[in-house]
Amino acid sequence: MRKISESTVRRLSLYLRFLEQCAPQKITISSDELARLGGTTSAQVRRDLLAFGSFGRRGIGYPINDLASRIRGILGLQRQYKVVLIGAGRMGSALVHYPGFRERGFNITAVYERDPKQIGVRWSGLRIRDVGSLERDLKRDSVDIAIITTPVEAAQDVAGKLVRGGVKAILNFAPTKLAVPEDVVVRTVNMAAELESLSFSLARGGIGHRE
Amino acid sequence: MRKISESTVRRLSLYLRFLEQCAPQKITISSDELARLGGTTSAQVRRDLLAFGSFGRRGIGYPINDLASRIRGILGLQRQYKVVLIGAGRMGSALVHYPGFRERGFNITAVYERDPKQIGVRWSGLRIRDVGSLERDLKRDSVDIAIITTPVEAAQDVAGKLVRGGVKAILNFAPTKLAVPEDVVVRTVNMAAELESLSFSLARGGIGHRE
DNA sequence: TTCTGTGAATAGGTTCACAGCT
DNA sequence: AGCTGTGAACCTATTCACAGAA
Repeated sequence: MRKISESTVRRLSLYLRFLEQCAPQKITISSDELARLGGTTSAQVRRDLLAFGSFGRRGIGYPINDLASRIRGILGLQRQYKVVLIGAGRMGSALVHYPGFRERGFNITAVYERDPKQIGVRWSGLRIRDVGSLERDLKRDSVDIAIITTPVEAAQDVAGKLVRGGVKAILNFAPTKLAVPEDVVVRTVNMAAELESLSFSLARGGIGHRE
Repeated sequence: MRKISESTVRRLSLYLRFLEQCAPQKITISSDELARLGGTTSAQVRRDLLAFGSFGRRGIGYPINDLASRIRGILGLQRQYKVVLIGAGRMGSALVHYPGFRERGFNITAVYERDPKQIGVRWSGLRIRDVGSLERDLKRDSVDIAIITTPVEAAQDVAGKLVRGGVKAILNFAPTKLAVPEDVVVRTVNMAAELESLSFSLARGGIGHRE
C-alpha cells in the first residue's frame, strides 16, 4: 500500500461525504460522478482510490458502501476519538457546539480555560475546567486529539502541556507555528491567512477558481 | 513576474506575520532566519520571495520593512476590504469578533441571518439583518468578500445571492462544494476534514509532522 | 459500450549547489 | 565570510491515453 499524500487525504474526506449523501438505492458510483461532485477529474479520483487498493469494477464503477467504509478505514474513522478543547472563547464555543464533530466520532469531553470567571460555567452539560489542571488530567486519562482556541500568546504554552500530557494530535486555531516533537501532528487553521488568500486572488486574477 | 502558487501565498502570509513581529531596531532578516521561524528551508524562502522580484542583498539579507510592504502588496493588503457575513450562529459570532480580521483590513460591515428571532439583534454595534435583503443590499453598495457560516443546506442558495450581488470572493465554512461562476473565488474551510486529517495521521504515522 | 486500472508523459513544486554581490 | 539569486536536478502530483474487464 502506497504513501498517501495530504491532498489525497483531503479529497478522500470529500468523497466520503458525497458517498454518504447518495440515495440508499444507489449501489455503485463512477469516478466521473465523484469527480463532478468534488470538482476534480475522473483520473484524479481513480488515482486517489487506487492509493489504497483497487476494488472498483470495470464497466460498473465503485460499490458505494464498500468504498465508504474503506475510506473510513483509511481516515481512521471506525473508532471514536476523545477530544479536549482549550480556550473557552467564542471560537471554542462554536467548535464545541459544532454537530459535525460528534457525527464523525470526535467527542469533545472537556473544555479548559484560564480566565477564572469562565471556570465552572457549563456549555451544554460540559463544565469548563481550569487550564491549570490540564496536564494532570491528561496524565490521569489520556485523550487522542486537542483543539487549541486560545489567544496566540498562550498557544505555545498550552501545546507544551498537551505534549507532556501525551497528546499526539493538535488542531490549532491560534495564528502561530507550534513547536512540538516529531511524533506529534499539528494542523493549524489560520483564519486571517484564508482571507489573505482571497485578497490575493482579488488583487490579481491569481490562483484562479479553486474549491 | 511569475505565477505564484497557492502554497507560496500561504507561506507569504506566514512570513508577513513574522516580519511584523520583528523587533523594530532589527533592519534585515536572512532567508535562514525566516525559514526557521516558518518551519521551511532557506532555499524555499528565497524561491518564494523571488517569485515577485529580487531585492534581498547578498551577504546582508532582506530589508524587513521593504519586504513586509512588498508582501502586503502581493497579498493585496494595502487596501481595506468590505466584508459581509451570512449566518449569525456561533461560528459567525466567533468570526465577527475575531480581531485578526480588522487588523488586516478586512472589515465586516454587515451580518445577515434567516432566523427572525435573531434579526435586529446587535453584535457589538452591528445590527443583524434579514438575509432576504442581502441581494438588494449588495446591488445598492457592493462588497468585496463574503463569509458563509450558515448551515450546509442554506449555503448554495446564499452563494447564488452573493454571486448575483456581484461578490467575487467567498470564504465558506459550510461543508459543501459551492457551485459558482469561473470568476468567483471560493475557499472552503472544512472543520471536520481538518480533524479527519488528524485521525488519518494517528491511524498510520502518515503525513508526518507538517505545520 | 462503459468504466476501471495503470504505465507513460507532463506539469509543478522543492531542494541542491554554486556563482556572484557586499 | 555571509547570504542572495538562480540554473539544474530531483521529487511529487496530475493528466493522458489506452488496454482490459463487465
